Amino acid sequence: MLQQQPLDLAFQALSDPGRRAMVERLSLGPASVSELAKPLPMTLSAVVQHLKVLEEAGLVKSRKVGRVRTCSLEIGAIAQLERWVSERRRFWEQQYDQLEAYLA
Amino acid sequence: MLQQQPLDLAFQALSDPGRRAMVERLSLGPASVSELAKPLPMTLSAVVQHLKVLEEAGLVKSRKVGRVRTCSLEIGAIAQLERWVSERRRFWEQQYDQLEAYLA
DNA sequence: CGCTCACTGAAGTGGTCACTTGACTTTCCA
DNA sequence: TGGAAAGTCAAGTGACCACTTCAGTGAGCG
Repeated sequence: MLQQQPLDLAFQALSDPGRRAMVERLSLGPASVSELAKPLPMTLSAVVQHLKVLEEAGLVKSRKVGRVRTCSLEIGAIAQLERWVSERRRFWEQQYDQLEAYLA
Repeated sequence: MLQQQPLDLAFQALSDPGRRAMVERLSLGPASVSELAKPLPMTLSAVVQHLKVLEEAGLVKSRKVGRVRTCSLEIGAIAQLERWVSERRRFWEQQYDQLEAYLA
């Protein structure tokens, strides 16, 4: 409830299959923009725009050295996402267990 | 990679703070449409539309009895989401560990 | 029977999104 | 030094989204 903007941005960012593919790639290790773009059916320009979305969501960070920008995962945001999701599941299962206990 | 549509829909659905609030409410137990709508600053109509999005994403199911529709979480989709997220984190930490091992 | 409650559905509207094109900058290296 | 590589920026466009209003429908109840 507090701090919900970050989650907005993260979920939003991951709702796009292209961006999710980029995150999947980056979860295996850092990569340049062109490397990220190679498997994707879109312009480099589009990839850069997606990258910007991921960075603004805090999911990815990047540093430019020479003419190459190297991108990598920002694990904190992923962990926060994981926390929200697993919390929902936990709450749900908890009340489900209570129901079972009541029926027994 | 396989089956990515469901993830699309789920992430997309959860990118809206209103819909996330509905899921948070439902993680505490089932609720009617009006109960879901009460805390939200929008029309009942809007809430119904959000509900539809959540249902199409497989995150929520609902059943109508009499004139009341009762909604509850569909825990499978949540679990699938959790799996994707924690897998990314796992992969990342794994390669991070390899880097550390290499440096040591 | 008539009134209210709990939705349901359609239509419209302003805003946001993904993507492209094309023109540009900076870096590398032959 | 000249040109290719790697990315950057801005503008434009068609599609999609969240939300509202308004006009229903189908229980439940007094």
